[in-house]
Amino acid sequence: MLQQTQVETVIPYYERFLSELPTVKDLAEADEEVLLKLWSGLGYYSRVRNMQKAARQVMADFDGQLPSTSQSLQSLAGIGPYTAAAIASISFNEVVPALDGNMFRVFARLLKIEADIAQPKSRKTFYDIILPIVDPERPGDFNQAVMDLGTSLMSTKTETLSDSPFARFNLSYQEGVELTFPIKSKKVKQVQKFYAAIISENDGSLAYTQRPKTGLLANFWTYPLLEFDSWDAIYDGVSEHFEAAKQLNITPITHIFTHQKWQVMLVQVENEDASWTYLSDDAYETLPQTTLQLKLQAALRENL
DNA sequence: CATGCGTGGAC
DNA sequence: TGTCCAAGCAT
Repeated sequence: MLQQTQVETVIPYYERFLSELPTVKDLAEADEEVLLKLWSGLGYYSRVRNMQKAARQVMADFDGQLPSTSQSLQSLAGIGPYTAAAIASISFNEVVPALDGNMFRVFARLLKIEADIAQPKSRKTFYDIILPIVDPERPGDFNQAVMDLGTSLMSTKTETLSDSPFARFNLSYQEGVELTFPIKSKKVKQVQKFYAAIISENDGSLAYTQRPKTGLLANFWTYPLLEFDSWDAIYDGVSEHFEAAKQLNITPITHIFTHQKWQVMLVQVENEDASWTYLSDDAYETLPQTTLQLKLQAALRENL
């Protein structure tokens, strides 16, 4: 849950998840719908699918016991170098650095490490430098302490104070270039996309389609979404394809993903389509939903 | 290796 | 408003 997600956001999800599925066996045997309900709104949904895969691996290949080395942990789905090192150091006292965004930042600043952390090969550079620094007696505490340092005194926008105990060890601070570390190259900018979300009602039920089983929001149900080239093209487009198309929102419903920015128009139509599935409100409520779909649903209620 | 994958917080 | 980033990983 903590992969690319802040601790404060995770806590309520974590508590609910563990109270519903307290053991590895429970997780391994759970229905996907139950899993996604517990994860709904947290994002990066492949994480929970991978976690169940990992639980099944643990039951089948490790006799129900989590493997205890960072190397063997990485054979589990969804557990990469960071998570494996975190588990191994905290739970099994393996002397290994848990290289997350915080640790990259803290050591890049302290030691003026100029490797670009956006490049995968930089992981080895940091690993080789930090490994001999990890406290061999308390590697788990060392890792958690560095992460705590990274979220407090050395967060992205925090500069070291002159009376900080770290000031005289912090090479980048000593030279006044602290906030230029870590070095991180730019990512590509996000793509704009325009959709009509089709509202088609039949006998109290609304139309939905299931998203493809791979890719963005895999397998989730949404109102049928039709893509257009621009915001202006949507209304003309749906008017050609549907009867009595009625635009429900004037301003776009905006939803931002990591690499995409969506503008969505709700369009009520009289048509039905064989490819759509009509679900009653009761049936819809049992399904896990994404934040995008919940946003569209809220906008629909406001505009009807 | 580069890219895709969600959502919310902070500024 | 836009921008960056968060206890990263799979492909």
